[in-house]
Amino acid sequence: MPATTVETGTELKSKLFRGFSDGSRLSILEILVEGDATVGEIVEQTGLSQPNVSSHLRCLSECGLALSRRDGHHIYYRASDPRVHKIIQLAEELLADSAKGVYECTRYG
Amino acid sequence: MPATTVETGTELKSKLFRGFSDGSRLSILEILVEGDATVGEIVEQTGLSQPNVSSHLRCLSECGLALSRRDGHHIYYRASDPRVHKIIQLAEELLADSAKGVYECTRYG
DNA sequence: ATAATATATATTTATATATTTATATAAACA
DNA sequence: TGTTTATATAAATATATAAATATATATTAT
Repeated sequence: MPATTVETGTELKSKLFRGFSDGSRLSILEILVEGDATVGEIVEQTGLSQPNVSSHLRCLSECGLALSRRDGHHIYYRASDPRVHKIIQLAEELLADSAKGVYECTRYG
Repeated sequence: MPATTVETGTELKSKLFRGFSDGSRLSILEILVEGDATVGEIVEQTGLSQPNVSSHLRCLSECGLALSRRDGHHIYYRASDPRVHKIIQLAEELLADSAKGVYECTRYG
């Protein structure tokens, strides 16, 4: 899509969902919905490289899914809104019920 | 990720979110949560090509986000679960509130 | 059987994205 | 001020994915 295109609500929503649609980003979000965490803690808990985590956090922040504050050496990130958690929980429920087939999905992953 | 890797819950969830994370697929889902629709109707309403719609519908079906039934020449698709609608609505709310910045997100789209 | 309609699949091409590696910035403290 | 610690950015690479094009399948009716 060219930069000049006016994005519709649907396009913006789909963009928002991309925050959740990558395994690395979602594992970060799942940490953030439980409470604050520093980049280092996220690196430790996820096993992802520091620059990779940093890059995903930037993405999540720009999209408004995460917020940050600095405290000395550390920068603490957190989920921006309780609805981030709700969305993840609904996906969990769907997965347990109707969406079991996602495991076999051939289009991606 | 190699095919042999055992996927974690987080990976499966992120995969589920990919159903929502593409503009074309989300516009299809938004039609399906309003009620049944044939492939032809979806093509007409979205302006996407028939093979493209078909391909996305397969993706959505395999992941368990959509169901289908044949009636003569036509195949009717529908959202598999009311939670599909709920997830979209929560994203809408987030977009209206905390996630306004998604518009400027530079990582994708 | 054959034709018409509706939908699905395969292949290719273009593009988007995640990850790695290397380097830079920012804050705290000796 | 120089050094350490924490985090961010840039560039390069590898991979994943969407969409276009062409073709195939399935259902119904003639």
